[in-house]
Amino acid sequence: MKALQKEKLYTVQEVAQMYGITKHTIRFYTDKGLIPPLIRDENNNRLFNQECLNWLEGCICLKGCGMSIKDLKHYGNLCLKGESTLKERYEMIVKYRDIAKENLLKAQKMLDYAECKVKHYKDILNGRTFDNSNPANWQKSELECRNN
Amino acid sequence: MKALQKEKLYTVQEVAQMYGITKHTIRFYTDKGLIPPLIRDENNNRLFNQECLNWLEGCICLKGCGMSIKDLKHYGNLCLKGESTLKERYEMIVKYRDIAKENLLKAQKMLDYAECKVKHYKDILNGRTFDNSNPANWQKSELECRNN
DNA sequence: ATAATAGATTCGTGTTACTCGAAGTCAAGA
DNA sequence: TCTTGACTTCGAGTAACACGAATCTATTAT
Repeated sequence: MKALQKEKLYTVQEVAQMYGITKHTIRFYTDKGLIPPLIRDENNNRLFNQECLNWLEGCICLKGCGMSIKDLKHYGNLCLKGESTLKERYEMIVKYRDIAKENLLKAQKMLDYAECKVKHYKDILNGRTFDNSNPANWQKSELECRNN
Repeated sequence: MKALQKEKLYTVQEVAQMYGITKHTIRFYTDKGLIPPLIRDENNNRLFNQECLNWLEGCICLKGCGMSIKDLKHYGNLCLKGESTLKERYEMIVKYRDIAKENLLKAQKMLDYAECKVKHYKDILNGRTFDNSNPANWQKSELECRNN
């Protein structure tokens, strides 16, 4: 049976490496109550089983969509409450889906901007010259491609 | 001549509306020295001409790539110093272009995650049922699509 | 002419989400 | 036994704003 199989437990350090976040952040999240099924060993050390990792992964993703710690906590509480909170959870997720959509568009614009600048600097460094004695041109050479 | 044309000057309020940021943020940026050509009127009010708007727009974009206020300030100083700093500026921009690239990938992943969850909730709300008396299933129903 | 309103200013505190470091505890290896 | 290393708690620091009170000024209404 499942209960008889000892499932692997992960330390804070291991979890930090697995998800590319710091130990401090993990401590911070657990202290905020974002990982309800968190386990403590006899020396009070934090231990994560697969369920804990699932919660953490959910938190990381929703946070990546722009959700605050406070809302993550609220969402977690709703999950624990079960079926009766389905609608509210759905509405939260839809909201952050929309935010994630905007974030994606913005990220694309920012990348476009940065690539435009890189190209511009390459042009300059490859010999295309400006009248650098005129400060107006420094600014111009910095920003002329910003509207692309 | 250009010097004789009175160029339009914008107040903090106008600039805030134009760029969708708060007046507080604009004050914060100007106080940090991110807009070197900032103009003050006889009552000490902040006024932006086109050059100021260019600087601000540059700041907003680079910040969107992940650049900190400190680095924005440094980059601005390099711009003011002129040609001799081209290489360093280029390297900064390349660095943040790479970060912007990662940000875009991450934003896409987060959106995928959120859309998966939305779909999942729709399934549930449309009648697909789980054994909700078992808490393990609440968690499962929350997270089962996270790896897509 | 005075008064109220609207918008600007400075300055100082509050908030979020970490981030760091000190000080202490504990198990395991030389 | 002693040291190393990884864990703990707790408290303070940081970045990038966000907010509000107090004040000043220009314009409009009475």
